[in-house]
Amino acid sequence: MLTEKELKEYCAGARENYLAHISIDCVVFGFHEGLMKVLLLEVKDEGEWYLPGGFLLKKEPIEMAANRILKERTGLDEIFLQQFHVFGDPDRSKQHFDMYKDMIAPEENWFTNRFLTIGYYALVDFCETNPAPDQFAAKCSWRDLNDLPELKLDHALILKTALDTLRLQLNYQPIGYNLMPKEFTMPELQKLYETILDKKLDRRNFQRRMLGFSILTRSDQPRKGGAHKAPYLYSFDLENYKAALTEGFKGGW
Amino acid sequence: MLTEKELKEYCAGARENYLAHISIDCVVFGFHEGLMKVLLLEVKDEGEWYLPGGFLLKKEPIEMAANRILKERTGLDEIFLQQFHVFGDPDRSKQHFDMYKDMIAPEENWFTNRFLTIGYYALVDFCETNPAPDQFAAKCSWRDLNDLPELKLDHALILKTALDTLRLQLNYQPIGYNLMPKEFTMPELQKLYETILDKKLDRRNFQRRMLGFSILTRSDQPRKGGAHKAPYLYSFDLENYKAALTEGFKGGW
DNA sequence: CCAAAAGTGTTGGTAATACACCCATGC
DNA sequence: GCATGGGTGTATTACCAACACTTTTGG
Repeated sequence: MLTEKELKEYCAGARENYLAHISIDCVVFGFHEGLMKVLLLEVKDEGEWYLPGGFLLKKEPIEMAANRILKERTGLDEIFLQQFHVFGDPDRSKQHFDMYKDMIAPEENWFTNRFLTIGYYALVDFCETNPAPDQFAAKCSWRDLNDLPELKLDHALILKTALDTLRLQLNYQPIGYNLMPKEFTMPELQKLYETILDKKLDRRNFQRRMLGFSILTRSDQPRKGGAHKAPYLYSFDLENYKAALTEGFKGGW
Repeated sequence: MLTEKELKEYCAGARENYLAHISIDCVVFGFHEGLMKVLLLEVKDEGEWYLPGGFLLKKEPIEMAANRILKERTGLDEIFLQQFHVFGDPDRSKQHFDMYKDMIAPEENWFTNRFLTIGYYALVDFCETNPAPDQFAAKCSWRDLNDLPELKLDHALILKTALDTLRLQLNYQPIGYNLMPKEFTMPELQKLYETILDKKLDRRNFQRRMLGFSILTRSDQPRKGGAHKAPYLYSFDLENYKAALTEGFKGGW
């Protein structure tokens, strides 16, 4: 939590540098040990959580802002980002940053403005991230998707919408390149799909289908060391992967 | 084109009533005589065209603003609207309303601000619309999708993105309820799909597929009067239609 | 040698494609 | 009566889902 002086400086700086009424919120998905993770920030000691977000510099492209914000929270560059919706209910930010309301006059308080927030979802490699809190949070950390805390504002809605969009996207786009390490086994990739969809899939059919997309390259070396039979290692064929991203899978009509 | 006085009043009013930096642009699709139509506005005598759009009142929900704007342009209420993307390139509105630049100081000119525009697409019944221009246009009229004039700003990009989204949407959602009259024949509906997709479809397979969705009700009365065999009339089964809208067609995974 | 993980093969059903034939009507 | 538009049927194919067997490896 900021002191009164810090808050006033922040608000003055925000008004000078940021475009009014616009914010960006990011739903960052990661995948680790068979669980879907979401990156969240926690207000110190209050058990209040919210999505990584920020504002748009006056001359900054939107996507660049999202990248900047995520770079600050995760340390990562070149994240897979997808804009999915704008949330603009006039009341959505009513109780935002209520705790600061006695420190500053409402007309000076940046946060009492109405904000439309542009929702992005991001897919990142869990192991590569270095979560770092912003100035309003005590910590930034991964939370399990099926064990989420209560979220501030409409962030629960934003998260749910992101998840729905991601699940839909699965049907006509490859995903995984951004969530998996460079090399992985087919069962590991399957676990990712099962986790996102929250549903068990058939091993053999999954493999056939995946290979049918021709976006995977099988390595010569199987993964060794584990108990049981050594699985093959795969990596994404980036060229075909990107082609599939733009063209989509099932032609439909 | 506005006079200097009108412009100054407009800008003062806009600053007072509208949320800064946000605009809304709508791609309104209609369907008539076998052709896909888009509603456009033309600046008087200049051959410059642009999409119906407007601004967001300070306390207005986004969707309500889109509805309000479309009501003004088309006379229609309860239009099918779908938010599809936010366009926010910092340079996107650089040359917007250039012709007014000598009338008003830049800092007073509402239009020299940076705007992020929220793109909506709408599907409407062509025959029900009463196109009406806004205060910056001489006329508002339907144009053929395959014979479009040059558009101002990034409106060509917005239109293309809307069309791509619509085509994608076809794969997992029913459409047509908003584009067709109450009753229609199967070949008429097929023409709609063919027009949107810009592709010929097989008569029999189209029918089988459509009926398979169980969103159509066949009327007892065939359409009479035309030459040749009288085709059946269909209407949408609203209950199933809406269920299909939310649940989607092909389950995918 | 057995349990557990992983690789591969087969089959049946469903849905999409590509066809051909019949019916009604106006000219 | 024939051209045209429209309704319906069928065979072939491709894909998806369900299922079974074999192989490898550590304990």
